[in-house]
Amino acid sequence: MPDLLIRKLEQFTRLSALDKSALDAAAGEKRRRIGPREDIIREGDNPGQVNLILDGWACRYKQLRDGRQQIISFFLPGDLCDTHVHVLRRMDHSIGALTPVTFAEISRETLARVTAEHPRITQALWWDTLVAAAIQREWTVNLGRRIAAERLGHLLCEIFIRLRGVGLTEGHSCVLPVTQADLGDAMGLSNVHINRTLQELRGSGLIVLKGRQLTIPNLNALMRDSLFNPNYLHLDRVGRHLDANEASSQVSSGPA
Amino acid sequence: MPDLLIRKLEQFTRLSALDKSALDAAAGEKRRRIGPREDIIREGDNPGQVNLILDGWACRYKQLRDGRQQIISFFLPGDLCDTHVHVLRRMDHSIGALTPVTFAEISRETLARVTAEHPRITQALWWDTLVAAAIQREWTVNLGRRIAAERLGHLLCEIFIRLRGVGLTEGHSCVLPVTQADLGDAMGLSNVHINRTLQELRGSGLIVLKGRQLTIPNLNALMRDSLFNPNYLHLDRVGRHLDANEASSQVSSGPA
DNA sequence: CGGTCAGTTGAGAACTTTCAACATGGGTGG
DNA sequence: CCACCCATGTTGAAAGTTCTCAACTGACCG
Repeated sequence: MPDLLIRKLEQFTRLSALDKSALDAAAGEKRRRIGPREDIIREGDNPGQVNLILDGWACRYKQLRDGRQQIISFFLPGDLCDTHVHVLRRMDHSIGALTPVTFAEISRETLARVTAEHPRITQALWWDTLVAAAIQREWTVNLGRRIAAERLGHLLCEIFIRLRGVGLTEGHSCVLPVTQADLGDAMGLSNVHINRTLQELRGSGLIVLKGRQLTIPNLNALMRDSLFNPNYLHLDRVGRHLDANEASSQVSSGPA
Repeated sequence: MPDLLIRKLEQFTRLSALDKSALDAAAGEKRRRIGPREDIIREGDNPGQVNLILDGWACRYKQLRDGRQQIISFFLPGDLCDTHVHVLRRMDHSIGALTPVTFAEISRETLARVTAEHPRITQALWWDTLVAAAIQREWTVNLGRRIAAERLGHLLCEIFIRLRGVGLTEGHSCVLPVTQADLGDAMGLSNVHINRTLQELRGSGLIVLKGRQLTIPNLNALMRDSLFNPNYLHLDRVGRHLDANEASSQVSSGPA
Protein backbone atom coordinates (compact mmCIF):
# COMPACT_ATOMS: atom_id res chain seq x y z
CA MET A 1 0.00 0.00 0.00
CA PRO A 2 1.34 3.41 -0.89
CA ASP A 3 -0.16 4.79 2.30
CA LEU A 4 2.94 6.75 3.05
CA LEU A 5 3.08 8.38 -0.36
CA ILE A 6 -0.55 9.37 0.00
CA ARG A 7 0.11 10.70 3.45
CA LYS A 8 3.04 12.69 2.17
CA LEU A 9 1.12 14.14 -0.76
CA GLU A 10 -1.72 15.12 1.53
CA GLN A 11 0.63 17.48 3.27
CA PHE A 12 0.26 19.47 0.10
CA THR A 13 -3.29 18.82 -1.03
CA ARG A 14 -6.19 16.56 -0.21
CA LEU A 15 -6.75 13.60 -2.45
CA SER A 16 -10.13 12.08 -3.20
CA ALA A 17 -10.96 8.45 -2.54
CA LEU A 18 -10.64 7.85 -6.27
CA ASP A 19 -7.22 9.48 -6.36
CA LYS A 20 -6.09 7.26 -3.54
CA SER A 21 -7.33 4.04 -5.00
CA ALA A 22 -5.62 4.90 -8.27
CA LEU A 23 -2.33 5.27 -6.44
CA ASP A 24 -3.07 2.09 -4.57
CA ALA A 25 -3.58 0.16 -7.77
CA ALA A 26 -0.48 1.62 -9.38
CA ALA A 27 1.69 0.71 -6.43
CA GLY A 28 0.30 -2.78 -6.30
CA GLU A 29 1.34 -3.80 -9.78
CA LYS A 30 4.79 -5.05 -9.06
CA ARG A 31 6.67 -5.24 -5.83
CA ARG A 32 10.28 -6.09 -5.06
CA ARG A 33 12.33 -6.60 -1.96
CA ILE A 34 16.10 -6.28 -1.75
CA GLY A 35 18.72 -6.48 0.96
CA PRO A 36 20.95 -3.73 2.28
CA ARG A 37 23.84 -2.69 0.00
CA GLU A 38 22.02 -4.07 -3.02
CA ASP A 39 21.28 -1.68 -5.88
CA ILE A 40 17.89 -0.78 -7.27
CA ILE A 41 19.48 0.64 -10.39
CA ARG A 42 23.05 1.38 -11.39
CA GLU A 43 24.87 4.20 -13.09
CA GLY A 44 24.85 3.53 -16.82
CA ASP A 45 21.65 1.49 -16.74
CA ASN A 46 18.73 2.42 -18.87
CA PRO A 47 16.16 3.97 -16.56
CA GLY A 48 12.95 2.00 -16.62
CA GLN A 49 9.98 2.26 -14.36
CA VAL A 50 9.44 4.61 -11.45
CA ASN A 51 10.23 3.21 -8.02
CA LEU A 52 8.22 3.93 -4.92
CA ILE A 53 9.90 3.13 -1.63
CA LEU A 54 7.42 1.30 0.58
CA ASP A 55 9.69 0.29 3.42
CA GLY A 56 13.32 0.83 4.35
CA TRP A 57 15.83 3.49 3.37
CA ALA A 58 17.64 3.85 0.09
CA CYS A 59 19.91 6.48 -1.42
CA ARG A 60 21.20 7.95 -4.60
CA TYR A 61 24.95 7.77 -4.72
CA LYS A 62 27.90 8.16 -6.97
CA GLN A 63 31.39 6.76 -6.80
CA LEU A 64 34.53 8.41 -8.10
CA ARG A 65 37.21 6.43 -9.90
CA ASP A 66 39.39 6.23 -6.82
CA GLY A 67 36.67 4.89 -4.56
CA ARG A 68 35.50 8.06 -2.91
CA GLN A 69 31.76 7.85 -2.58
CA GLN A 70 29.05 10.43 -2.06
CA ILE A 71 25.46 9.87 -1.08
CA ILE A 72 23.48 12.43 -3.05
CA SER A 73 20.12 12.02 -1.38
CA PHE A 74 18.17 9.74 0.90
CA PHE A 75 14.98 7.96 -0.08
CA LEU A 76 12.70 7.39 2.87
CA PRO A 77 9.50 5.33 2.91
CA GLY A 78 6.89 7.03 0.75
CA ASP A 79 9.48 8.58 -1.56
CA LEU A 80 9.32 8.24 -5.32
CA CYS A 81 12.56 7.88 -7.24
CA ASP A 82 12.75 9.73 -10.48
CA THR A 83 9.32 10.37 -11.84
CA HIS A 84 10.73 11.42 -15.19
CA VAL A 85 14.16 10.02 -15.81
CA HIS A 86 12.97 7.99 -18.73
CA VAL A 87 13.61 11.04 -20.91
CA LEU A 88 17.30 10.40 -20.38
CA ARG A 89 19.05 7.44 -21.89
CA ARG A 90 21.24 6.39 -19.02
CA MET A 91 21.35 6.78 -15.29
CA ASP A 92 24.15 9.12 -14.26
CA HIS A 93 24.14 7.73 -10.71
CA SER A 94 23.09 4.64 -8.80
CA ILE A 95 20.29 4.03 -6.36
CA GLY A 96 21.02 1.54 -3.62
CA ALA A 97 19.44 0.17 -0.47
CA LEU A 98 20.84 1.20 2.90
CA THR A 99 18.57 -1.20 4.78
CA PRO A 100 16.34 -4.00 3.53
CA VAL A 101 14.01 -2.21 1.15
CA THR A 102 10.60 -3.01 -0.25
CA PHE A 103 9.59 -0.98 -3.23
CA ALA A 104 6.94 -0.87 -5.91
CA GLU A 105 7.84 -0.61 -9.57
CA ILE A 106 5.38 1.59 -11.39
CA SER A 107 5.59 1.49 -15.14
CA ARG A 108 5.81 4.69 -17.08
CA GLU A 109 2.55 3.90 -18.77
CA THR A 110 0.70 3.34 -15.53
CA LEU A 111 1.97 6.58 -14.09
CA ALA A 112 1.04 8.44 -17.27
CA ARG A 113 -2.46 7.04 -17.10
CA VAL A 114 -2.90 7.87 -13.44
CA THR A 115 -1.73 11.45 -13.88
CA ALA A 116 -3.86 11.93 -16.97
CA GLU A 117 -6.95 10.81 -15.10
CA HIS A 118 -6.19 12.43 -11.76
CA PRO A 119 -5.12 16.03 -12.12
CA ARG A 120 -4.83 16.49 -8.41
CA ILE A 121 -2.31 13.66 -8.24
CA THR A 122 -0.44 15.34 -11.06
CA GLN A 123 -0.32 18.52 -9.08
CA ALA A 124 0.75 16.73 -5.93
CA LEU A 125 3.50 14.86 -7.74
CA TRP A 126 4.70 18.17 -9.08
CA TRP A 127 4.92 19.46 -5.56
CA ASP A 128 6.81 16.33 -4.53
CA THR A 129 9.25 16.70 -7.39
CA LEU A 130 9.85 20.36 -6.65
CA VAL A 131 10.41 19.67 -2.97
CA ALA A 132 12.91 16.97 -3.85
CA ALA A 133 14.75 19.52 -5.98
CA ALA A 134 14.64 22.01 -3.11
CA ILE A 135 16.14 19.40 -0.79
CA GLN A 136 18.95 18.84 -3.24
CA ARG A 137 19.63 22.56 -3.32
CA GLU A 138 19.62 22.72 0.44
CA TRP A 139 22.20 19.96 0.55
CA THR A 140 24.38 22.14 -1.64
CA VAL A 141 24.14 24.87 0.97
CA ASN A 142 24.68 22.34 3.72
CA LEU A 143 27.84 20.89 2.21
CA GLY A 144 29.16 24.23 1.11
CA ARG A 145 28.61 26.46 4.07
CA ARG A 146 27.85 24.61 7.27
CA ILE A 147 30.45 23.19 9.62
CA ALA A 148 30.21 19.57 10.69
CA ALA A 149 27.92 19.98 13.71
CA GLU A 150 25.52 22.27 11.90
CA ARG A 151 25.61 20.09 8.84
CA LEU A 152 24.80 16.91 10.67
CA GLY A 153 22.20 18.64 12.83
CA HIS A 154 20.60 20.04 9.74
CA LEU A 155 20.39 16.59 8.19
CA LEU A 156 18.81 15.15 11.31
CA CYS A 157 16.22 17.92 11.37
CA GLU A 158 15.39 17.28 7.75
CA ILE A 159 15.10 13.54 8.23
CA PHE A 160 12.96 13.92 11.32
CA ILE A 161 10.57 16.32 9.63
CA ARG A 162 10.34 14.21 6.49
CA LEU A 163 9.60 11.12 8.53
CA ARG A 164 7.05 13.00 10.59
CA GLY A 165 5.32 13.96 7.36
CA VAL A 166 4.63 10.31 6.65
CA GLY A 167 3.81 9.42 10.23
CA LEU A 168 7.00 7.55 11.01
CA THR A 169 7.93 9.44 14.16
CA GLU A 170 6.83 8.74 17.70
CA GLY A 171 6.92 11.77 19.89
CA HIS A 172 10.40 13.18 19.63
CA SER A 173 11.87 9.98 18.23
CA CYS A 174 12.39 8.23 14.94
CA VAL A 175 14.61 5.55 13.50
CA LEU A 176 17.98 6.31 12.01
CA PRO A 177 18.82 3.00 10.40
CA VAL A 178 22.07 3.98 8.71
CA THR A 179 25.67 3.65 9.79
CA GLN A 180 27.91 6.52 10.76
CA ALA A 181 29.87 5.83 7.58
CA ASP A 182 26.67 6.36 5.57
CA LEU A 183 26.11 9.66 7.32
CA GLY A 184 29.67 10.59 6.43
CA ASP A 185 29.15 9.70 2.79
CA ALA A 186 26.07 11.90 2.75
CA MET A 187 27.59 14.87 4.53
CA GLY A 188 30.99 14.79 2.87
CA LEU A 189 32.73 13.96 6.14
CA SER A 190 34.81 11.02 7.33
CA ASN A 191 33.18 8.39 9.49
CA VAL A 192 35.56 9.32 12.29
CA HIS A 193 34.49 12.92 12.21
CA ILE A 194 30.84 11.93 12.08
CA ASN A 195 31.42 9.92 15.22
CA ARG A 196 32.96 12.88 17.02
CA THR A 197 30.33 15.26 15.78
CA LEU A 198 27.56 12.97 16.99
CA GLN A 199 29.22 12.93 20.38
CA GLU A 200 29.31 16.69 20.33
CA LEU A 201 25.59 16.85 19.55
CA ARG A 202 24.89 14.29 22.26
CA GLY A 203 27.07 16.22 24.66
CA SER A 204 25.10 19.41 24.17
CA GLY A 205 21.88 17.50 24.71
CA LEU A 206 20.60 18.24 21.24
CA ILE A 207 20.16 14.61 20.31
CA VAL A 208 19.92 11.20 21.91
CA LEU A 209 21.10 8.44 19.64
CA LYS A 210 21.20 4.88 20.81
CA GLY A 211 21.28 1.92 18.50
CA ARG A 212 19.17 2.93 15.58
CA GLN A 213 16.84 5.22 17.47
CA LEU A 214 17.20 8.98 17.26
CA THR A 215 15.53 11.30 19.73
CA ILE A 216 15.52 15.04 19.32
CA PRO A 217 14.36 16.36 22.70
CA ASN A 218 14.06 19.93 21.46
CA LEU A 219 13.66 20.18 17.74
CA ASN A 220 13.57 23.96 17.82
CA ALA A 221 16.90 24.06 19.59
CA LEU A 222 18.50 21.72 17.07
CA MET A 223 16.99 23.72 14.23
CA ARG A 224 18.36 26.93 15.67
CA ASP A 225 21.85 25.59 16.22
CA SER A 226 21.93 24.03 12.76
CA LEU A 227 20.62 27.16 11.02
CA PHE A 228 17.75 25.02 9.80
CA ASN A 229 14.94 26.85 8.06
CA PRO A 230 12.12 24.49 7.09
CA ASN A 231 10.87 26.73 4.27
CA TYR A 232 12.52 24.61 1.64
CA LEU A 233 10.32 21.65 2.51
CA HIS A 234 7.26 23.67 1.47
CA LEU A 235 4.96 22.21 4.07
CA ASP A 236 2.67 25.22 4.03
CA ARG A 237 -0.19 23.45 2.29
CA VAL A 238 -0.28 25.43 -0.91
CA GLY A 239 -3.24 23.39 -2.02
CA ARG A 240 -5.33 24.03 1.05
CA HIS A 241 -7.84 26.01 -0.96
CA LEU A 242 -8.59 22.84 -2.86
CA ASP A 243 -9.57 20.95 0.24
CA ALA A 244 -13.22 21.84 0.14
CA ASN A 245 -14.11 20.75 -3.36
CA GLU A 246 -13.33 17.36 -4.75
CA ALA A 247 -13.15 18.62 -8.32
CA SER A 248 -9.71 19.75 -9.32
CA SER A 249 -9.07 23.13 -10.77
CA GLN A 250 -6.32 24.85 -12.63
CA VAL A 251 -4.00 21.95 -12.86
CA SER A 252 -1.42 22.29 -15.54
CA SER A 253 -0.06 19.42 -17.51
CA GLY A 254 3.22 19.37 -19.30
CA PRO A 255 6.34 20.93 -17.94
CA ALA A 256 5.03 24.46 -18.13
CA MET B 1 16.12 36.10 -29.46
CA PRO B 2 16.26 32.82 -27.59
CA ASP B 3 18.87 31.55 -30.05
CA LEU B 4 20.96 30.16 -27.27
CA LEU B 5 18.11 28.24 -25.69
CA ILE B 6 17.28 26.79 -29.09
CA ARG B 7 20.89 25.89 -29.67
CA LYS B 8 21.05 24.24 -26.28
CA LEU B 9 17.86 22.25 -26.79
CA GLU B 10 19.09 21.10 -30.17
CA GLN B 11 21.89 19.28 -28.43
CA PHE B 12 19.11 16.96 -27.39
CA THR B 13 16.69 16.98 -30.30
CA ARG B 14 16.08 18.87 -33.50
CA LEU B 15 13.39 21.48 -33.47
CA SER B 16 11.28 22.41 -36.44
CA ALA B 17 11.05 25.94 -37.82
CA LEU B 18 7.64 26.20 -36.20
CA ASP B 19 9.02 25.09 -32.85
CA LYS B 20 11.71 27.71 -33.08
CA SER B 21 9.44 30.55 -34.00
CA ALA B 22 7.16 29.65 -31.11
CA LEU B 23 10.10 29.93 -28.71
CA ASP B 24 11.09 33.14 -30.43
CA ALA B 25 7.69 34.65 -29.88
CA ALA B 26 7.51 33.51 -26.28
CA ALA B 27 10.88 35.00 -25.46
CA GLY B 28 10.00 38.25 -27.15
CA GLU B 29 7.01 39.05 -25.00
CA LYS B 30 8.75 40.85 -22.20
CA ARG B 31 12.36 41.62 -21.70
CA ARG B 32 14.25 43.08 -18.74
CA ARG B 33 17.77 44.16 -18.06
CA ILE B 34 19.37 44.42 -14.63
CA GLY B 35 22.76 45.26 -13.25
CA PRO B 36 25.20 43.01 -11.41
CA ARG B 37 24.28 42.20 -7.80
CA GLU B 38 20.63 42.99 -8.48
CA ASP B 39 18.10 40.25 -7.85
CA ILE B 40 15.73 38.74 -10.37
CA ILE B 41 13.64 37.26 -7.58
CA ARG B 42 14.11 36.95 -3.84
CA GLU B 43 13.63 34.27 -1.24
CA GLY B 44 10.10 34.58 0.08
CA ASP B 45 8.72 36.11 -3.10
CA ASN B 46 5.82 34.58 -4.91
CA PRO B 47 7.25 32.90 -8.00
CA GLY B 48 5.75 34.36 -11.13
CA GLN B 49 6.82 33.89 -14.70
CA VAL B 50 9.63 31.80 -16.04
CA ASN B 51 12.87 33.62 -16.75
CA LEU B 52 15.10 32.92 -19.70
CA ILE B 53 18.62 34.29 -19.46
CA LEU B 54 19.49 35.94 -22.75
CA ASP B 55 22.77 37.53 -21.83
CA GLY B 56 25.03 37.62 -18.79
CA TRP B 57 25.42 35.27 -15.84
CA ALA B 58 23.08 34.86 -12.89
CA CYS B 59 22.91 32.45 -9.99
CA ARG B 60 20.66 30.87 -7.45
CA TYR B 61 21.88 31.61 -3.98
CA LYS B 62 20.92 31.42 -0.38
CA GLN B 63 22.12 33.32 2.64
CA LEU B 64 22.31 32.05 6.18
CA ARG B 65 21.35 34.20 9.13
CA ASP B 66 24.94 35.03 9.95
CA GLY B 67 25.83 36.16 6.47
CA ARG B 68 27.37 33.01 5.09
CA GLN B 69 26.31 32.72 1.50
CA GLN B 70 26.19 29.84 -0.93
CA ILE B 71 25.71 29.97 -4.67
CA ILE B 72 23.56 26.96 -5.49
CA SER B 73 23.84 27.04 -9.28
CA PHE B 74 24.90 29.23 -12.14
CA PHE B 75 22.58 30.42 -14.89
CA LEU B 76 24.40 30.92 -18.16
CA PRO B 77 22.98 32.49 -21.31
CA GLY B 78 20.31 30.21 -22.74
CA ASP B 79 19.33 28.86 -19.34
CA LEU B 80 15.77 28.80 -18.10
CA CYS B 81 15.09 29.45 -14.43
CA ASP B 82 12.46 27.33 -12.86
CA THR B 83 10.07 26.07 -15.44
CA HIS B 84 7.63 24.91 -12.77
CA VAL B 85 8.11 26.73 -9.51
CA HIS B 86 4.70 28.28 -9.71
CA VAL B 87 3.38 25.15 -8.01
CA LEU B 88 5.08 26.38 -4.86
CA ARG B 89 3.89 29.38 -2.97
CA ARG B 90 7.17 31.01 -2.13
CA MET B 91 10.71 31.01 -3.40
CA ASP B 92 13.02 29.22 -0.98
CA HIS B 93 16.07 30.91 -2.48
CA SER B 94 16.99 34.00 -4.46
CA ILE B 95 18.14 34.44 -8.02
CA GLY B 96 20.55 37.26 -8.63
CA ALA B 97 22.69 38.67 -11.38
CA LEU B 98 26.44 38.21 -11.27
CA THR B 99 27.01 40.44 -14.30
CA PRO B 100 24.65 42.73 -16.17
CA VAL B 101 21.87 40.38 -17.24
CA THR B 102 19.25 40.56 -19.94
CA PHE B 103 16.45 38.11 -19.55
CA ALA B 104 13.02 37.37 -20.98
CA GLU B 105 10.02 36.88 -18.76
CA ILE B 106 7.78 34.19 -20.13
CA SER B 107 4.38 33.96 -18.52
CA ARG B 108 3.14 30.63 -17.26
CA GLU B 109 0.27 30.79 -19.73
CA THR B 110 2.53 31.38 -22.70
CA LEU B 111 4.78 28.51 -21.75
CA ALA B 112 1.79 26.24 -21.22
CA ARG B 113 0.48 27.11 -24.65
CA VAL B 114 3.83 26.59 -26.35
CA THR B 115 4.35 23.20 -24.76
CA ALA B 116 0.80 22.12 -25.50
CA GLU B 117 1.24 22.97 -29.16
CA HIS B 118 4.83 21.81 -29.56
CA PRO B 119 5.43 18.37 -28.08
CA ARG B 120 9.00 18.35 -29.15
CA ILE B 121 9.66 21.51 -27.19
CA THR B 122 7.98 19.85 -24.23
CA GLN B 123 10.31 16.92 -24.55
CA ALA B 124 13.35 19.15 -24.93
CA LEU B 125 12.40 21.21 -21.89
CA TRP B 126 12.08 18.01 -19.95
CA TRP B 127 15.58 17.12 -20.95
CA ASP B 128 16.76 20.56 -19.92
CA THR B 129 15.07 20.28 -16.53
CA LEU B 130 16.51 16.83 -15.90
CA VAL B 131 19.99 17.94 -16.85
CA ALA B 132 19.69 20.89 -14.48
CA ALA B 133 18.77 18.43 -11.72
CA ALA B 134 21.73 16.24 -12.66
CA ILE B 135 24.03 19.25 -12.42
CA GLN B 136 22.70 19.96 -8.96
CA ARG B 137 23.42 16.39 -7.93
CA GLU B 138 26.90 16.60 -9.35
CA TRP B 139 27.52 19.71 -7.28
CA THR B 140 26.63 17.67 -4.23
CA VAL B 141 29.34 15.20 -5.16
CA ASN B 142 31.70 18.04 -5.95
CA LEU B 143 31.23 19.78 -2.62
CA GLY B 144 31.18 16.58 -0.65
CA ARG B 145 34.04 14.59 -2.06
CA ARG B 146 36.43 16.62 -4.14
CA ILE B 147 39.33 18.63 -2.78
CA ALA B 148 39.71 22.27 -3.74
CA ALA B 149 41.72 21.84 -6.94
CA GLU B 150 39.52 19.05 -8.26
CA ARG B 151 36.42 20.91 -7.24
CA LEU B 152 37.34 24.10 -9.00
CA GLY B 153 38.66 22.24 -12.03
CA HIS B 154 35.42 20.32 -12.19
CA LEU B 155 33.42 23.52 -12.15
CA LEU B 156 35.52 25.03 -14.91
CA CYS B 157 35.05 21.91 -17.06
CA GLU B 158 31.31 22.08 -16.52
CA ILE B 159 31.10 25.76 -17.35
CA PHE B 160 33.23 25.38 -20.44
CA ILE B 161 31.16 22.51 -21.77
CA ARG B 162 27.89 24.24 -21.02
CA LEU B 163 29.05 27.38 -22.76
CA ARG B 164 30.30 25.36 -25.70
CA GLY B 165 26.83 23.84 -25.98
CA VAL B 166 25.40 27.27 -26.72
CA GLY B 167 28.27 28.38 -28.90
CA LEU B 168 29.87 30.76 -26.43
CA THR B 169 33.38 29.34 -26.58
CA GLU B 170 36.15 30.22 -28.99
CA GLY B 171 38.62 27.46 -29.45
CA HIS B 172 39.85 26.56 -25.99
CA SER B 173 38.62 29.78 -24.43
CA CYS B 174 35.53 31.25 -22.89
CA VAL B 175 34.61 34.07 -20.58
CA LEU B 176 34.55 33.66 -16.83
CA PRO B 177 32.88 36.89 -15.77
CA VAL B 178 32.63 36.23 -12.05
CA THR B 179 34.86 37.19 -9.16
CA GLN B 180 36.99 34.78 -7.18
CA ALA B 181 34.67 35.43 -4.26
CA ASP B 182 31.75 34.24 -6.39
CA LEU B 183 33.64 31.08 -7.25
CA GLY B 184 34.25 30.60 -3.55
CA ASP B 185 30.57 31.04 -2.74
CA ALA B 186 29.75 28.42 -5.34
CA MET B 187 32.38 25.90 -4.32
CA GLY B 188 32.07 26.29 -0.56
CA LEU B 189 35.57 27.71 -0.28
CA SER B 190 36.94 31.05 0.90
CA ASN B 191 37.98 33.59 -1.66
CA VAL B 192 41.53 33.31 -0.40
CA HIS B 193 41.60 29.62 -1.01
CA ILE B 194 40.06 30.02 -4.45
CA ASN B 195 42.87 32.39 -5.26
CA ARG B 196 45.51 29.91 -4.22
CA THR B 197 43.77 27.03 -5.97
CA LEU B 198 43.57 29.01 -9.19
CA GLN B 199 47.27 29.65 -8.94
CA GLU B 200 47.82 25.94 -8.46
CA LEU B 201 45.78 25.15 -11.59
CA ARG B 202 47.65 27.84 -13.50
CA GLY B 203 50.93 26.51 -12.21
CA SER B 204 50.24 23.04 -13.54
CA GLY B 205 49.32 24.51 -16.90
CA LEU B 206 45.77 23.24 -16.70
CA ILE B 207 44.20 26.65 -17.13
CA VAL B 208 45.11 30.13 -18.26
CA LEU B 209 43.00 32.77 -16.60
CA LYS B 210 43.59 36.43 -17.32
CA GLY B 211 41.08 39.11 -16.67
CA ARG B 212 37.76 37.53 -17.42
CA GLN B 213 39.00 35.12 -20.04
CA LEU B 214 39.51 31.46 -19.26
CA THR B 215 41.53 29.18 -21.49
CA ILE B 216 41.71 25.43 -20.98
CA PRO B 217 44.59 24.32 -23.19
CA ASN B 218 43.87 20.64 -22.66
CA LEU B 219 40.32 19.96 -21.60
CA ASN B 220 40.92 16.23 -21.33
CA ALA B 221 43.76 16.79 -18.92
CA LEU B 222 41.68 19.08 -16.73
CA MET B 223 38.81 16.63 -16.84
CA ARG B 224 41.09 13.78 -15.82
CA ASP B 225 42.68 15.67 -12.94
CA SER B 226 39.28 16.87 -11.73
CA LEU B 227 37.66 13.44 -11.97
CA PHE B 228 35.18 15.01 -14.36
CA ASN B 229 32.84 12.61 -16.11
CA PRO B 230 30.58 14.42 -18.59
CA ASN B 231 27.86 11.77 -18.46
CA TYR B 232 25.73 13.85 -16.16
CA LEU B 233 25.30 16.53 -18.80
CA HIS B 234 23.53 13.99 -21.02
CA LEU B 235 24.88 15.36 -24.26
CA ASP B 236 24.45 12.07 -26.08
CA ARG B 237 21.57 13.18 -28.24
CA VAL B 238 18.87 10.93 -26.90
CA GLY B 239 16.48 12.41 -29.39
CA ARG B 240 18.63 11.74 -32.41
CA HIS B 241 16.16 9.23 -33.72
CA LEU B 242 13.67 12.05 -34.01
CA ASP B 243 15.86 14.06 -36.31
CA ALA B 244 14.53 12.62 -39.53
CA ASN B 245 10.85 13.27 -39.10
CA GLU B 246 9.38 16.61 -38.21
CA ALA B 247 6.34 15.08 -36.55
CA SER B 248 6.82 14.35 -32.90
CA SER B 249 6.20 10.97 -31.42
CA GLN B 250 5.71 9.47 -28.01
CA VAL B 251 5.92 12.64 -26.09
CA SER B 252 4.43 12.45 -22.66
CA SER B 253 2.73 15.31 -20.97
CA GLY B 254 2.29 15.68 -17.26
CA PRO B 255 4.89 14.67 -14.77
CA ALA B 256 4.77 10.98 -15.63
C1' DC C 1 43.91 62.09 -6.62
C1' DG C 2 41.28 59.40 -3.40
C1' DG C 3 38.25 55.58 -3.14
C1' DT C 4 36.59 51.17 -4.03
C1' DC C 5 36.70 46.60 -5.74
C1' DA C 6 39.23 42.56 -7.02
C1' DG C 7 43.17 40.02 -6.53
C1' DT C 8 47.36 38.50 -3.86
C1' DT C 9 50.30 37.21 0.03
C1' DG C 10 51.84 35.54 4.79
C1' DA C 11 51.11 33.38 9.03
C1' DG C 12 48.68 31.34 12.61
C1' DA C 13 44.40 29.12 13.91
C1' DA C 14 40.71 26.02 13.17
C1' DC C 15 38.72 22.22 11.20
C1' DT C 16 38.87 17.65 9.25
C1' DT C 17 41.26 13.55 7.71
C1' DT C 18 44.10 9.64 8.09
C1' DC C 19 45.96 5.85 10.35
C1' DA C 20 45.99 2.61 13.66
C1' DA C 21 44.37 0.49 17.60
C1' DC C 22 40.80 -0.96 20.52
C1' DA C 23 35.77 -1.88 22.08
C1' DT C 24 31.21 -3.68 21.43
C1' DG C 25 27.59 -6.50 19.80
C1' DG C 26 25.18 -9.79 17.12
C1' DG C 27 25.53 -13.85 14.38
C1' DT C 28 27.64 -18.32 12.99
C1' DG C 29 29.99 -22.60 13.16
C1' DG C 30 32.03 -25.95 15.99
C1' DC D 1 27.03 -23.28 24.73
C1' DC D 2 31.14 -21.16 23.55
C1' DA D 3 34.62 -19.24 20.43
C1' DC D 4 35.23 -16.64 16.75
C1' DC D 5 34.23 -13.24 13.21
C1' DC D 6 32.87 -9.22 11.22
C1' DA D 7 30.62 -4.92 10.97
C1' DT D 8 30.15 -0.92 13.55
C1' DG D 9 31.43 2.35 16.79
C1' DT D 10 35.17 4.74 19.54
C1' DT D 11 39.61 6.82 20.68
C1' DG D 12 44.32 9.15 20.22
C1' DA D 13 47.67 11.50 17.74
C1' DA D 14 49.78 13.36 13.79
C1' DA D 15 49.18 15.22 9.26
C1' DG D 16 46.77 17.75 5.90
C1' DT D 17 43.53 21.06 4.24
C1' DT D 18 41.16 25.21 4.56
C1' DC D 19 39.96 29.40 7.04
C1' DT D 20 40.62 33.84 9.10
C1' DC D 21 42.80 38.00 9.66
C1' DA D 22 45.38 41.53 8.09
C1' DA D 23 48.11 43.86 4.99
C1' DC D 24 49.26 45.18 0.47
C1' DT D 25 48.87 45.72 -4.82
C1' DG D 26 46.80 47.05 -9.07
C1' DA D 27 43.08 48.69 -11.95
C1' DC D 28 39.35 51.46 -12.73
C1' DC D 29 36.28 55.47 -11.79
C1' DG D 30 34.54 59.76 -10.53
